[in-house]
Amino acid sequence: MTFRVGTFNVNSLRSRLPVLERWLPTAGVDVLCVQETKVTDDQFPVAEVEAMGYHAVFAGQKSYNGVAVLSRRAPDESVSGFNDSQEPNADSRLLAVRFGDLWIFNSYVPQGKAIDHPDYQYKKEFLSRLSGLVAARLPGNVLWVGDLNVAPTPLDVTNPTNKKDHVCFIQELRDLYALKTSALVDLLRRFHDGEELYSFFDYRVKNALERNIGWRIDHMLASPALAGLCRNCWIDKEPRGWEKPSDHTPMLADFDLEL
Amino acid sequence: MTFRVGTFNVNSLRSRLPVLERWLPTAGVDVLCVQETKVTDDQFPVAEVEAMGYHAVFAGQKSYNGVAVLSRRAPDESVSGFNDSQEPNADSRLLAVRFGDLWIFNSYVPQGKAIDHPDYQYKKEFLSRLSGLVAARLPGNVLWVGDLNVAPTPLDVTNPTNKKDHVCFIQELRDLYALKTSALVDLLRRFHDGEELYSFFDYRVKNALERNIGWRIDHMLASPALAGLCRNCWIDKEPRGWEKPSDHTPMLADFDLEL
DNA sequence: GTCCACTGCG
DNA sequence: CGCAGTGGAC
Repeated sequence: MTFRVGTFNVNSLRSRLPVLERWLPTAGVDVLCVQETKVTDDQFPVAEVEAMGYHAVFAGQKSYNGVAVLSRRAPDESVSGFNDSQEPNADSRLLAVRFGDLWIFNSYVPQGKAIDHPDYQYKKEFLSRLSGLVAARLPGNVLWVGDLNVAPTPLDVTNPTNKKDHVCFIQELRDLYALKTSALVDLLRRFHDGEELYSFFDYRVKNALERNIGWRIDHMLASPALAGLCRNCWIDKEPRGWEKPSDHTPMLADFDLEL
Repeated sequence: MTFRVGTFNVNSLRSRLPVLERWLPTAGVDVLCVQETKVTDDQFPVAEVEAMGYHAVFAGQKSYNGVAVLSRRAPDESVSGFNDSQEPNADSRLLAVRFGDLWIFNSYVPQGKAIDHPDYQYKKEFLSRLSGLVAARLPGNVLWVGDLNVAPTPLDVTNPTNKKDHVCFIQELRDLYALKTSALVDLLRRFHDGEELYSFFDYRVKNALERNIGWRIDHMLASPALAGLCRNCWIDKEPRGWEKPSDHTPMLADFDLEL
């Protein structure tokens, strides 16, 4: 038995229900971490998710952000936000769930807007603070997934030379990201070294999917022992080509785990 | 062989494509007169209409109004607007098409807003001017259809006593309508005398369809000889109950005609 | 290009 | 309630 985990920035859960209803029942996913649900908790489509056979844990807000974890069985424990008495608590950008002895951190890291914008400073603080939370669970089994809004290397974005000042690629951010994730394994790269694989294709780039013009900013990062149990990790580009797609597409990983 | 004509105020053709794609292929319609397409001619969904097996003639504008005629075969002739050198030409409210010796006038009569609003005067002028155009084709076969924005009698609206000052029911307008349509036969009433049948159900009235709270403001009016060839006329309430419906629902008529 | 929110309309 | 437009975000 393998345990399959996925991450998918849906860019509005309610707008993406048709895509999810087409994809999820065939994807064989045990736990799906969803970002940018853009829905308040009282409006979360619980019935629709249950109709697909999934339990939902969610932490949302109006218009922006919002995270959820859809899972075949309910998590044993879940924590929304940083929950460390510091402000802001980032409730709608972070949701940690536990299945047995595995902690999964589902995160939507701020994009940052521009390198001279306050949001970029917040992005760096968010990454540091979140990495601390993850590190606190080591050496246990930890999986940190989500839209991290960082392309870690030049291989992770099309035309990197144009992107030197981009808030998802600037050297300072990549250095910070490398430092803060150094204890973890980038699962996609464990199985697909050197390949131009992307999880985000801008709506505004004509035929971005077919031309493979995109960004690898969604990630699945595992603690070393857990990474050793990982049997495969891949990006499923299919849903990006369907009607009314998200601009992101799902990433998945299989683990030799009984939970 | 019968020749089936329909009229349907779609309240945005692009928004209503899913409804139309569900309804039209099973409706057996030869000619469908559509109102409130709300689409400019360059944005008209020609391919989608052709995929349903219909030819399209259209006269639209941005945001408001817009008429189209969808037909299994292209009309022999079509005229957009009043085309009588008077202003305004009402391009996007009127489209006349000819099939053989039958002229069909597809019209979207102004609603009028309020009895003290200039639009109400325009509505009366529009009705008069249009009836002149129709009369000019008599004694030939003429069919005047569309959203005429007139409930001709108290039977044609729910709670008529509350509607005495309504721009679609005020006595002055009903008198004008009766006068201007006196040479024509109201096909629905030819087959359904005395019945509370409506073609428009306000979105804002909760469960309007189930409670049958509505207006009969869409009409099919035929010249006497043509009315004699009419075998049936009915309102199809089904599409009003589907997902994302128009606030109007189609009306249909069958004729013993070979065109 | 596709989301969101908001306003104006019937 | 569900169209349309506008302006902001990414």
